[in-house]
Parts: sequence; structure tokens; C-alpha cells
Amino acid sequence: MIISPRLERLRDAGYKLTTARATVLGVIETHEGHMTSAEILDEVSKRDSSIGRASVFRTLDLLTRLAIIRPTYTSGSATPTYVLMPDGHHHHIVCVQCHQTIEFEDCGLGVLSERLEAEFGVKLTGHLLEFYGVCGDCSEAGVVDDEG
Amino acid sequence: MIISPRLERLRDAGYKLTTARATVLGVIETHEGHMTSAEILDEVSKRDSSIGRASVFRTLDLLTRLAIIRPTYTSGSATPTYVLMPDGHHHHIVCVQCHQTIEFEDCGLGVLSERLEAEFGVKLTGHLLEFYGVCGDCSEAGVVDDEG
DNA sequence: ATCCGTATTGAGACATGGTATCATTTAACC
DNA sequence: GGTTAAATGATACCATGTCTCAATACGGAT
Ligand SMILES: [Zn+2]
Ligand SMILES: [Zn+2]
Ligand SMILES: [Zn+2]
Ligand SMILES: [Zn+2]
Repeated sequence: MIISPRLERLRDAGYKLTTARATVLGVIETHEGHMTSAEILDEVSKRDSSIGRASVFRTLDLLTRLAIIRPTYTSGSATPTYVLMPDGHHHHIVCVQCHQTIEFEDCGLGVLSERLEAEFGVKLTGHLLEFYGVCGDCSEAGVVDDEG
Repeated sequence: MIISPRLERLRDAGYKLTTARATVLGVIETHEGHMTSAEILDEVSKRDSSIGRASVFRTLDLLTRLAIIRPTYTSGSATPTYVLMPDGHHHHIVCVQCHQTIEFEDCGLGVLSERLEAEFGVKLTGHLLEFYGVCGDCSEAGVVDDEG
């Protein structure tokens, strides 16, 4: 079992470091990008076929509660894609036509985060910022032609 | 059929104004807040029981593509909640323990939005900003006790 | 190293959420 | 009112996630 720094955050929070949890997190860390649950299940199974389906979902839920990953709606279908939050935050642009995502880094939301903590008496551990619109490819293709 | 300004955006985009679409949007507009698909299905059915399940989902998808609503994962990863984007944006804090959401208004993201449009050649129509952490109630309750 | 108590697990039945198909209906345009 | 393609509803279907519970394994104590 590989114990990554992120995995240790589970132990710090009082959870056991199990093979199932290490494997799921390992898969997500390796992939670095959005993954559907199907992809995660598949890859986990390849690495250790003894890990059960339920544990994968339980781990995804746990990692979400610990703000290590975050489910987001990018694909047209019902399925969320899970994305790692390397430093507690993640930002992207989603094309509402083709569902492609463009990732970007800087957000400048630190100040707002602190203000919100004070204002609402919460402890914030991360954020997700998602812009949506139509990407260059799709506007050229003229999927929605509402001008002219 | 009530034709709200938002509904006209469907026609402007080349879609027909149907009873099913008007009803679904009407339900979401009336509720003003996060709704699960189950709640939407239920309420739509109350207003017009002839409207089929599939059309509700088709309309949710369409409204999402038009950036009128946005699905977000507030309660774990199972079911998204759909939320109206009154002025193209929506912002909230999600408690990762109890899944309660706290809505807030000001984001100051207009500048960043314009910069991204220029940088990536996209046309942005809205954004979702989601902070997560632990709300006051949950930290008092000490659901995760990792200090001291 | 071994033992113990409890969190966690895996299997699989189950529930829920969303989609595909297709004959029928309806909005939009004239 | 007539035409036509988009949209619909019914329903069967599939995918995704959850529940239960006996079995297992982690982590701390010895
Ligand atoms: Zn696109
Ligand atoms: Zn950020
Ligand atoms: Zn909200
Ligand atoms: Zn905003």
C-alpha cells in the first residue's frame, strides 16, 4: 500500500488507512483530471480486483467529505466526474455544448473565502469555480445560431 | 401556458415553447432554490400529470445547455440538485458533513470572466462558485474531531 | 508478535436516476 | 386550416449508487 501525503489526511481525520482507500485515491492521483465513477471502478478493479464496488463509492464519498476530491457535473449525462483538488481548489470552464473542460489555475478567491468564513461562521477547506459557455470549436460549428 | 422571459430564451435559441418545457421551468422558477430531480418530477406531475418523465429530464438537460439552470452535487455524489441561475451566476457554501447550503450573492468574478473569454476564445454565459467546508452546527457537533 | 475491539470491507440484492425507442402529438410557419 | 419537423409520453431498459450483514483487517495495547 502506497501512503501518499493525501492519504495520511484520512488517518489524521481518524479514518483507517485501508487497501481499498489507498487504491481508490491512488487511481485518482495517477489520473490527474476528471474521471467518471465508471472509469474509477474500472481502474481500481484492474489494480486490485478484490476491492468491492461499494467500497469504491464509500471512499469517493469520504474523499469528498474531506475535500480531497469533488464531484462536478460536466458530461451531459447524469454522471458526475470526480476531480482531485490539489491545493483545495479547482477551476475550469465547461462547454455546455460539447462538455469539454478547460482547466485554469488562478482564481484570486482567497480573500473572499476568508470573508465568508467570518461572515457565516464556517470553516472552509476548498472551492470549485466553474464557468460555462460555448467553446471556440462549438461556436464555429454554429450549434446554436442566435445572431444575425 | 405561462411564457416567462426565461422561457422566451428557448424560442430565441430555436426551440419550441411546449407545455412540458413551460411547466418544468415554471416549477423551478417558483421554487427558487435547489431542487432534486425527484422534487421536480413530483411537482411537475402535480401541475400536469400528462407530462412524461422523459420530457422532464430532456428539459432539464436543455435548460442546462442554455445556462438557465445548473446541476450541482451538494449531497454527496448521488443526485444533483438543480438550481436556477437568475443572472447567469450562482454562489454557495456547501457543508460537506450535513450537505446544507448557504447561498451568497457577491462574487466579483466579472473581471476574471472577461479575462478568460479573451484568453481561451470562449463565450461565457455564467458561472457557479461553490465553497465547501464545515458549517457552524457541524463543527459544534464535532462530527470530525481532529483537534486537541 | 499477538490479541482485541471496532471500523471497514465485499458480495449481491436492491433502489433510484436517467436514457433509448418509437408511434403519436403539437408548435411554428405559412 | 394544412404541412412538417421537432417534441412528446409510455415503457422497457440500463447505469449508478445504496443497504445489509457476516467476515475481515486496521491500529492500539500488551
Ligand atoms: Zn465545445
Ligand atoms: Zn481557487
Ligand atoms: Zn446554491
Ligand atoms: Zn458570480
